[in-house]
Amino acid sequence: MPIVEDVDDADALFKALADPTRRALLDALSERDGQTLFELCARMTTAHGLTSSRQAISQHLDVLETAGLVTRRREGRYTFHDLDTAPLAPLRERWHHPDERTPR
Amino acid sequence: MPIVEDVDDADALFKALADPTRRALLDALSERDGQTLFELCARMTTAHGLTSSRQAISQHLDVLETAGLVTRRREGRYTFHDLDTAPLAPLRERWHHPDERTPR
DNA sequence: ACAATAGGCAAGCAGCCACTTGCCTGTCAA
DNA sequence: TTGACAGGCAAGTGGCTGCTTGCCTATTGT
Repeated sequence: MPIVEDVDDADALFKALADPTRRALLDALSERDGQTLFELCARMTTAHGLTSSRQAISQHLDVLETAGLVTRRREGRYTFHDLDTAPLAPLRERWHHPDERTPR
Repeated sequence: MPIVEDVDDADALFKALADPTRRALLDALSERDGQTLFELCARMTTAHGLTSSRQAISQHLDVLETAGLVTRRREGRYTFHDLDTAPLAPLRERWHHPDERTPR
């Protein structure tokens, strides 16, 4: 049986990447880690031209956290968000070269 | 001005990758180009354990073609499908930290 | 203490998406 | 020519998903 994909993780990962707002959040966090929810909200409206409510952003961050792309750390009344690109590693390997058929 | 993303292409690309059946189709085509619709249908049921109808597969191939990941060439009564991984190139560069964090 | 700040939780709703259903077109072999 | 094969087109439907709405908890400053 060929390894199709690590279904649970991969599905959550790709679904997380399917939304433009979530990709913009990853962009914002790749520029600077440790941003709070309100910081990200402000950045979405200014730098990315998106008008998303706080709750919407929060739910998007939930999805990103489930996919393992974002980690949260609570300090006092602030929740800081950090980017974790580790889950993207297998994605870069997949479907690599069309002229390099994997012999098996 | 930072390039946020090539919205049209990127959105179609990520949405195309969001479905497990479509990812399985890319897997199947990465093993061998030039498969027909019926070949891919058979391969989905056997190798990937998916029970998708011919029309469902065809619609998935439409999405993949729109995203530029699959090209079609008609010969007689057969339509052959080829994989094109070129649209995936910018994906591999994105969210790629030069300074790598968290070896975790 | 009290108000403001930062964020969480959950229900409801509208649009989208994957899939089905039904029928049609074009190609090839006998 | 006729039937089987390979595929296309389009409308309808159920479930998922992104977003809103409303209310709640916790922390901090004065």
